[in-house]
Amino acid sequence: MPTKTDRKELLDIGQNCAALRTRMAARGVTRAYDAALRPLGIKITQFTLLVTAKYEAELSIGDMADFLAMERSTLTRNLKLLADMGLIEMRKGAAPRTKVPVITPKGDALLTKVIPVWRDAQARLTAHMGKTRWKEARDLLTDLSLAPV
Amino acid sequence: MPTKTDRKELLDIGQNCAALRTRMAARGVTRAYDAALRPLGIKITQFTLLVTAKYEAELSIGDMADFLAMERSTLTRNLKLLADMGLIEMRKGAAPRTKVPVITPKGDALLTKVIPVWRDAQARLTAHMGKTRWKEARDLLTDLSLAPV
DNA sequence: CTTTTAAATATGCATATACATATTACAGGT
DNA sequence: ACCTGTAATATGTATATGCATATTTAAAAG
Repeated sequence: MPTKTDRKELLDIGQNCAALRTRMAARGVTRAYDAALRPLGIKITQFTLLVTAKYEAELSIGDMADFLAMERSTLTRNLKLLADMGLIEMRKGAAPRTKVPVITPKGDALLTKVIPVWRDAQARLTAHMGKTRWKEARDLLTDLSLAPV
Repeated sequence: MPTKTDRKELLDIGQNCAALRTRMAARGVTRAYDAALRPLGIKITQFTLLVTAKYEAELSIGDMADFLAMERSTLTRNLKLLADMGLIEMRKGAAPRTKVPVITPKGDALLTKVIPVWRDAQARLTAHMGKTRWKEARDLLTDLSLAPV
């Protein structure tokens, strides 16, 4: 049975652990966006990769992984799924040994359909948070993603 | 090739997508805590379950899943890993058909060792964020985890 | 007391994530 | 041109996550 000190400590962890809180947030937010995107057959994680491939064109897998604060190996596999779906194509990059994801016409067509749905989901989220608080949250999240190891 | 309007839109998504930003934060923060806990052979996700099992005693799997904003099936499996490690034990709950995770002496002993390491990691994180900003972030993260579906 | 029903948990399938290690592909030396 | 070392990507293994569906369990109906 936990002592009073124990309880205080354990409560502190439950309330303040940054990993728990950020993961809970990621779960909740991801569920909301995935639910909105489900009819289109794409997940929010895949959508963001597609957008990144189009916007940050010519980024190699490694650079894109850094850009997204993601492991290279994770990105390699996630991109493979998109390639299997025909939404992107892996091409040789300018730098030696690099590979660069390039959005395909099919990927582009899907993107066009998904963007308005994303916008709705994003609007619901910002409405839930309040515009000002969402902007605050966005900046704080950026700092959190840069947590020192 | 994206038009100027496209670029603006794509940039907006990359900068503001709540799912992307929360997931990036979760990845970064999780990496930091996992690195700190690695020598102890436990991950931050497992640690938080252990703490919850001890602090929020007598919660059934379902109630604990709600408490953590997590799918029941996810929690079932994550708890099974802890049970396999001998850190918790699944017992019959008071309510019909429920099961309740209970921390074992082994789990309790590990918890005692891990807590100071968690505290270090948490201190590094709050130092990185600044105390006030971390408190703001914590509250905003809570709201994010309640995103409407 | 048996059957039915509903609630709770478990399982099948799929994606996301990361670390450790293997493979591959070039640049630069010989 | 060939070898070699290194940088970039890929693969092995393991956990985390969620949806859809199956199984289990016990209450409630008969």
